[in-house]
Amino acid sequence: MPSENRDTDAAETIDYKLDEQVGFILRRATQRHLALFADAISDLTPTQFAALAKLYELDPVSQNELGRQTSMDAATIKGVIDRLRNRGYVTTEPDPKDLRRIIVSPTPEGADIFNRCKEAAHRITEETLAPLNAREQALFLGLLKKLT
Amino acid sequence: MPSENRDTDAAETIDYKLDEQVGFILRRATQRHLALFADAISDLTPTQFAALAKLYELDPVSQNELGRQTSMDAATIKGVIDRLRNRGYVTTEPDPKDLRRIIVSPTPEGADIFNRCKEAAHRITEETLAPLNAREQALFLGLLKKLT
DNA sequence: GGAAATTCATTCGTATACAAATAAATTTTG
DNA sequence: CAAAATTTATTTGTATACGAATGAATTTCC
Repeated sequence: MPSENRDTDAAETIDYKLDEQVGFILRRATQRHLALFADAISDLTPTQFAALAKLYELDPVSQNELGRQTSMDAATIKGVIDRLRNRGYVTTEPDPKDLRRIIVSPTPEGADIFNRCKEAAHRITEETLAPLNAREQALFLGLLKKLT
Repeated sequence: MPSENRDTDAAETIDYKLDEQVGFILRRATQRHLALFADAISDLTPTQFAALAKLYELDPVSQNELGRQTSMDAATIKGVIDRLRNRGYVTTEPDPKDLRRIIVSPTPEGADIFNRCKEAAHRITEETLAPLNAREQALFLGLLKKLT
């Protein structure tokens, strides 16, 4: 069958529907979540809140380690910590045991804002998942975790 | 029962596990996908590829409309189109019917690179979803779409 | 012990991403 | 028709995000 492909340029025949690609849909779902976050919490960005949240789980912790635990590379976590420090939510001090390291600690102001945003953060999670019922939410989170 | 809550600060008693929050897991899944993309396609960013892909679905289209169809705001799509134009993958011209608009069109070079990357892009989608079996992939995509 | 490798933090450059303000052009409306 | 509202694109400013290069400190290894 010589006519199984009428087009001489094979590449042209490959279809690509952007709206069906997981990467594109992931980006859109993330955008919706970030919009819900910004609507509910204006004092902190999602990234700053994540850093604060992890800081309370790990305190004390070095800057790079906090970055690893929040999936931010060294350059990114540096900027996040700089901004949190400029606003008085964390302090930094050199680690006397390892002079390469910087120890990050929350301030009372950081504790305040984190605790005041915590409930809203849980509501944001609920709103993000609201289009799914309870069974679907559990299913979705399970599958999503497998993709990390 | 005065001791139903031993802690005087209610906010402190609310637990927040970052690793269980859908926003955080979404970010990590997106990071993994972007890393797979960068490993497979070095000539275009995911966003640039998405703009090119949508451009072929919509051609001709205005810059802002292309942005809407790819979920990029006006400022973002402008930068993406600027970079694609600087590299010779698209051209822009004013719309004679509406002088506010800029019509974006692919060049032959844009068609070349898009077609050359298309197969790799499909493989990236497969790799991203590889931790799930076929049934889970369909399930996941269905649920994810509901969250956009 | 000392060279080599690694880790930590910083800096630079590039690329999204979005809010807000603006100017120009078009559409809507009274 | 003309004022008001909307749309398009641009610009500015802020905030991730990451690759790559760097220097200082520490650990590994022979």
